Amino acid sequence: MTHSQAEENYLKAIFSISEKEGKAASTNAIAAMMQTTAASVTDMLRRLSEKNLIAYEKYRGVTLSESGHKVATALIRKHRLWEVFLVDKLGFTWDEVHEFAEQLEHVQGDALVNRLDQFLGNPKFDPHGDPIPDAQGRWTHRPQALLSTLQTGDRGVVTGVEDHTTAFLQYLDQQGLALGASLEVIERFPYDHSLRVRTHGDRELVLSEKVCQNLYVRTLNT
Amino acid sequence: MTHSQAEENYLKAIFSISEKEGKAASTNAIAAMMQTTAASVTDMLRRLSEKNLIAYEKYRGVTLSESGHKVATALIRKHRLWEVFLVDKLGFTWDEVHEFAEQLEHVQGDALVNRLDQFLGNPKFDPHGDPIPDAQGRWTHRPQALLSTLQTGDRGVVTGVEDHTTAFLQYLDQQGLALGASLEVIERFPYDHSLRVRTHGDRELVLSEKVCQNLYVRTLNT
DNA sequence: ATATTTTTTTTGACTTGTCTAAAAATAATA
DNA sequence: TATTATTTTTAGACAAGTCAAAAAAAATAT
Repeated sequence: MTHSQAEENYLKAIFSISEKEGKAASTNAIAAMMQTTAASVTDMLRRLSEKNLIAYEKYRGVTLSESGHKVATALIRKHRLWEVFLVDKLGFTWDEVHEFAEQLEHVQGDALVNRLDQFLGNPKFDPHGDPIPDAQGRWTHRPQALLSTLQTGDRGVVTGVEDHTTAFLQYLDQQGLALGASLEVIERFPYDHSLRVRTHGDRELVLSEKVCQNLYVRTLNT
Repeated sequence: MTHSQAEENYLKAIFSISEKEGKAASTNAIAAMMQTTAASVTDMLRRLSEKNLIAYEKYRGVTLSESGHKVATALIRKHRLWEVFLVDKLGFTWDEVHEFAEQLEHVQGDALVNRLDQFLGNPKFDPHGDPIPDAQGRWTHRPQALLSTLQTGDRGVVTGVEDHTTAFLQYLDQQGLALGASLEVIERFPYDHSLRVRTHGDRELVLSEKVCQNLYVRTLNT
C-alpha cells in the first residue's frame, strides 16, 4: 500500500508532535506544524483513520497506529539518509539540505533507500546529529544532554542540535561549532544563563541561554 | 515558476512525441503515452496552453513553446543524471532504474541537479546511451545507426538502445551486449532480416530483426 | 459530394486536498 | 454551576486531475 505525499507529511507531523509532547497530537498542533488550517487537518485525520494509520477520537487528539508508526519511521529514515548524501557526497552544508530532503523522502521503493544506506556506509546519524533508524525501524540511542545543563568544569563534544533553522546552523558555523567539536564550560553567568566555554585551539566563546538550550553534547567524564 | 508533476509529465510526453514524429503531438498520441484518456489530455492541454507552455490549436495538435521546451529538457536532464547515479553509484542495473528516475526527476532545485552532475563527473550519456543535456539545455550529438542498417563486414560499437523495456535490456545482458561492446556483421539473412554477428572473444550471435532495429551502434571505418 | 469512420472536445461527475465561515463540543473561569 | 473562551468539527465551496459518455470536427471512403 502506498500513500500520498500529503498523507505521509501528516504522519510525520503526528509522529514528531506525539514524541515531543509525550501524548496524543491535537488538531491545532498538527495544523500549526503543517502550516494549514484545523479544518483541513480534521478532514485528513478522518482519511488517515479510515486507512487505519492513526487512532482518532473526535475532540481527543490522535496517535499513530502500528502501521502509521512504520510509515513515519521509514520517512524519517529516508529523509536523514538523503541528508547524509547531500552533505557527504554532494558537498552541501548542513543548513542547505532540509528542503531537498523533504522532497527526496517521498521517493518510493525500498531497494533505493537500502542501496543508498549501503552506499553511504550505513550511517547512524544525519548531518545534524539526529539518529537514522535502520531498515527494521530500530533507533540508535546515544547519551546526550543540552549544553545548558552542564556545570562549570564539565567537558563535552557537540553531538546535535535541537533547533534546525538555517539561522542557528549558520551561527554555529561562524562560531566553529560543528558536530564533534569539543567544549569545556569555563564559567556560568546566572544573570542571563549564558556560558563561557573553551573550545578547540583554546578559543573562548560566550554562548547565550538560547544557544545552550539548542545544542546537544555528549559529556566526557574527566 | 513551478509546475505540478502531472504538468511536467505531459510536457515530457509532448517533447518525446514531437521529436519522434517530427510534427505536432496529437491528443490521442499523448493519451496513449501517458496511459490516460483523450478527455483528460484535452483538459490538460487547455491548462498548459494558459500557462504558455505549449502552442495549442483545437483539433490541430500541440507543440512545446520555448518555456515548455526548457522545462522538458530540464526534466530529461534530471532523469538521466539520476539514472547515472543509480547505476554508477548505487549499483543498480540499467533495467532497474527507470521507475526511480521517474520520481527523482520531479525533485525541484537547480543546485541539486547541478551538484549531482558534478559529483557524477558531468556525464554526457546515461546508462542506456541516451544523451544528457547540459545546464544550458545543449545536447551532445554522436553519430550512430541502427544495427539493422549495417552491411556484411561492417564493424561497430554498441552505443545505445531504442527500446528501453526491461525485457530487451535483460536480453542484451544475457547476450553480453552491454554499451561499448564491439560487433562485426558476419552474415545477413534476407529471409527474416536477422544478422549473424561476431562480438568480443570471437563469440558469434544471431540477432533477430527486432533486436537489430532496437540497437544503436557507432560504425567503425575499417 | 455524401456517408462513414476516426479523432477530438465537451459535459457532467468523482477524488484529493485545500479553504472560510459557522456550529458544536470541550475546557477554563467566574 | 453557569458563563465564557478555546478547540474542534461540520458545511459548503473551490482547484487540480481524473474518467465515461455524448457531441462535434476532421479525415476517409464510397
